[in-house]
Amino acid sequence: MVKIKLPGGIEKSFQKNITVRDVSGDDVFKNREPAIAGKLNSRIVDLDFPIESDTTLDLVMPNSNEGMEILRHSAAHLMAQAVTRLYPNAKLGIGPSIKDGFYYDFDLEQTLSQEDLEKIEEEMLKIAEEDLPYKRLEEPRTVAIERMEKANQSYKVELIKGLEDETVSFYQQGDFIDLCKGPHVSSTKNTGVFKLLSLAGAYWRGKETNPMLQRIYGTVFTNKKALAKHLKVLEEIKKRDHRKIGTALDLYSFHDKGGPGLVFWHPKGAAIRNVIETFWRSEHYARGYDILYSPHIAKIDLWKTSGHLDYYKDSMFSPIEVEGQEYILRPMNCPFAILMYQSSLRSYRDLPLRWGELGTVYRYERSGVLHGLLRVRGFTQDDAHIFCRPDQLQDEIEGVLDLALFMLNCFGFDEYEIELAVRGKGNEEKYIGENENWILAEEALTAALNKKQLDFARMEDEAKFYGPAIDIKTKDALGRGWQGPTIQVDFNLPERFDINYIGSDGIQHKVVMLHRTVIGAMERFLGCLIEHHAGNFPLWLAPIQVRVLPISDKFNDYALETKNKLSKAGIRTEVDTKSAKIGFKIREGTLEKIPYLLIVGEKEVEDEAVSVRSRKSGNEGPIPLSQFILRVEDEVRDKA
RNA sequence: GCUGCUGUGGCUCAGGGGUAGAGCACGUCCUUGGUAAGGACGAGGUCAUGGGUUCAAAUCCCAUCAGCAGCUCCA
Repeated sequence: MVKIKLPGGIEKSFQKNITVRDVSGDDVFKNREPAIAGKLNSRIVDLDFPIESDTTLDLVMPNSNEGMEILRHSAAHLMAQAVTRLYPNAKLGIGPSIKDGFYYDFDLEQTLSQEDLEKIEEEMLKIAEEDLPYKRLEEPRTVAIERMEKANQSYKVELIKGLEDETVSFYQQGDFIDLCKGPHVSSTKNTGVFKLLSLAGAYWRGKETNPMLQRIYGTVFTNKKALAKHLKVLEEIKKRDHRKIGTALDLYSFHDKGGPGLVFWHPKGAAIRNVIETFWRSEHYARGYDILYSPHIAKIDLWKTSGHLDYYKDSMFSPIEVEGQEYILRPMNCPFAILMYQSSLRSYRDLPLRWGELGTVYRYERSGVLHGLLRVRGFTQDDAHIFCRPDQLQDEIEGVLDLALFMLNCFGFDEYEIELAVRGKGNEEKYIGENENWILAEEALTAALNKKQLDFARMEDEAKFYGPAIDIKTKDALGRGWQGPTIQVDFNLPERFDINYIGSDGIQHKVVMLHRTVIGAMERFLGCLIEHHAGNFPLWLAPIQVRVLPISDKFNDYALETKNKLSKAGIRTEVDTKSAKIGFKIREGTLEKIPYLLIVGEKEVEDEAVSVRSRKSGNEGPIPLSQFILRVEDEVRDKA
């Protein structure tokens, strides 16, 4: 007999080697739906797992995180089985469960196409109907290697050889067997509702030098409704794609004749950017920053001193030769701020210096990584460098955190996660700078976060080689994470450039340098904003805030008058004098996602009014123009 | 950079060895219409670029460039 502790503190005795499945039939679980697996002393096992000794048991339910992971992994096996049936020569790579789905990598002679996915999916359905049990078997390493060699599964052989355990486990369903830790669902029939989504190349074990396998991505859920919901989210993501919306709203463009990854900002995109930049500047001035401008290129020696040429060369544009001198297009702004710092002697009384710059930088990104506005080759960072004394570090970090969170909030991001990237224990030599400095910096970063009562995750060994950092990851309307503000302490550049201040003791001390960005890069941030708001920019950012639509051209004059009054109040306004019906003008304005459409006709002229149609709530009826102006001004001020 | 797919008027896309099509947008005219598409006519393309095959290439082949999906990368 074995004693098993069940949920609710109930302990019961069962026959030895009773399976999890059998225990799950016990009265204790009678109100639960069928489990997908069991959890013995927090180790997840198959339903068929025989219980040999006293233990604690809970069930893993299909819709739990753990349950979904099992389901996804089982679906990956199911797919691999289907592929193996259709392409008997397929060599298997790996097939894990991932967020929202699974994939499996195959080495195939023929290249798969989208149509092949449908065939594979059909085969999967067939196998599911065959109701084949997933059976676990264990065998010694050597036998396992032999088995896989015989099956000509060279990748699996490689995997097993990399394992340290003397026994390895396989899972078999019908004619298909695969190396696997498990656990799995009990049968192919229980592999949920799945859909194969996409194809892609993927290097074996993620190494560029390894052969490229064909990866199939799929997703699976316990029921049709959940799958449909997920597919809808994917569709929504596609609809929100900033590349699509950016073109539709005429915000920016790329050009073959311009060059890949180089953004051309159209008037409307530029208008948004301009609002952001103006806001950025005033907010920085208000918080004791000064603002700099510096050139986009500089002599190569500067980049030698900064170390960029050594550490960052692969991401830089090739040098430009002028009058026998090599110049580098800047990939970062920091050396320029340092040159300016060095332009005079600095006293401890001068510090901190908070120097911000909307600095345009150029980076050579490999062609395959470019992606709309999110990954480009020329972009403008909302950069700032803070030069301070060690005793000022914590205050400065708090100030940046304040600013960063304030700005995120203004742009409609209220969810975020904070990470503190620090040195890893045991490999301190990877990092530059004095040990005591690292400790000081880490303490300052931690203290600032604590003082602001911000939750954060400590990320060991995630620091840059030159200093620890705080990274803030924002979440957008669809729950997707974006790289947000970062605050980095830098021990490297002050050393390399030997930048100092004169202390109260009359001797030189090394200055402490902080790099920070709040919104990152204008390009990426705008891409993110587009997707976050699905192109419905909040009023204060909208490139056109109001469009006046005369009912017929008899009212064009009144419409123009209205526009002038709005413009005078600083509201970005247009008039639509096209000779079209009002319905048509409204449709156009709506598609352009303009926050306010003002319809003006006979009634409005008489009453000095405008008929308001807002993006949020549609037709709101007429109000006096003066009142409307107040309303818009309020809303802009509130950044609503 | 790697693998695969794609490249046709400003946009979205159809077609496909015998010298180009639709819708939207654009222009002109008619229409002056009250909350998501009024009508007529018209202009606009060396079918990404360069080679090749062919009597004939936008169509087939190769290369290049660019885009897309991933992989890798992002000190």
